[in-house]
Amino acid sequence: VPITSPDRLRADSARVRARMLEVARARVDAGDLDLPMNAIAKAAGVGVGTVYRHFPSRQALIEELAAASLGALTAEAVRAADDPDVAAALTGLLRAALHCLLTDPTLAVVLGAHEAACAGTIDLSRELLGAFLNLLDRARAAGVVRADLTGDDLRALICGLEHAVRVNGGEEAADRYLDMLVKGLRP
Amino acid sequence: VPITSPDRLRADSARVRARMLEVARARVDAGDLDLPMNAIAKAAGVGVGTVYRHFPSRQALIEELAAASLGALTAEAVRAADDPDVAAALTGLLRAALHCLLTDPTLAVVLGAHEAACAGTIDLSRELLGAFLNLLDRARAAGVVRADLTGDDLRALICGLEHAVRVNGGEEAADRYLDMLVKGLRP
DNA sequence: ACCTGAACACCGTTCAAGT
DNA sequence: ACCTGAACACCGTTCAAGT
Repeated sequence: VPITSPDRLRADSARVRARMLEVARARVDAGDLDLPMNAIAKAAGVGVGTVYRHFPSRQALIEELAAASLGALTAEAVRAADDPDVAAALTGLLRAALHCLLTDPTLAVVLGAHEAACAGTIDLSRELLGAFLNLLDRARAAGVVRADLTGDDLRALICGLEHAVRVNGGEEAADRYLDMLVKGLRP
Repeated sequence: VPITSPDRLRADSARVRARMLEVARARVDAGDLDLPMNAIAKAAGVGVGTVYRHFPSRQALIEELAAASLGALTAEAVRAADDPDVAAALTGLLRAALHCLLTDPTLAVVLGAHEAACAGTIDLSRELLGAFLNLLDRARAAGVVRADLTGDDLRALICGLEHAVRVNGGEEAADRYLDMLVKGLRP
């Protein structure tokens, strides 16, 4: 069963695909990350098989929903990697990442997952990690962070921080926790 | 439908209850935190209704499974609250908490949940929080931690740390992350 | 008082049949 | 090429009927 690349789709297929993503996004924004395939199908007015054709797994659907946030964060990371003020750039990037994660729960799923389902997600994740590594190298050289800190550490720690904020309840803790993380990263 | 207190049970009822907890624990230890009520019933050789009679919700079942870990951690916290060396006690307690969380996933669910289902969990949680607060007060007074740190912060942060270790993959990151957290807590 | 298990609603997933 | 939706397996939850 050949799945056409998302770029070249028949007009009606593209419309149906967009509608599925719309209803899925609406559910997520309403606070429901469950995304039952049957419910998506019914809400989008299509058969279940169509949902599966476009998104072979729920993980794939979630990654598609997270693509926008992931792209925005990646762009931010690339900017930060070129910022002359290393310390400020790192802090700012971590703050931006935390904000993205709290705003879009699907991004938390993608960043917290051990492997990706979509090719696009893999590409973006690689680019994001690359930008983080560039910044991290400079930060280590400048003595801003401990030497044993890896890119995967940053990914895990920021996911952990998001989880902490969520466990605490409100988002008012975010800035304080972020401050603690930044201090904890120091050599 | 009056649910008998767990202490006073008919012998056969107690046996059946123990068997359900056994099979549930086996699943968790095998890495499966799903715990479908029907599957538990079948594995324990009882009807589904019996599972529901003893554990009105999956959250209740999980809390019952976590009770041992939660009790052990609470005892540790009470000990730590009396330790004359405040800084060492706090670090040690955080290390112990992280270890418990990583060892028993059900504890992570309970500590990360916003409210409890069982009365016993509420009591134990209250006691745990109390011990944490005692230690925290002394730590603040000694200038060991920042003044704006609350007991709920500690709970959230340790849950976040566990999540970070899990996202990272292995447990080899636990000690390093713990070190970062402790440093981040300083004033 | 306690247990059983059929019953109903729902969700995941597949696949033959349609256009 | 794409879509449909019936079909099957499974899980959550309840409740009338049993002991």
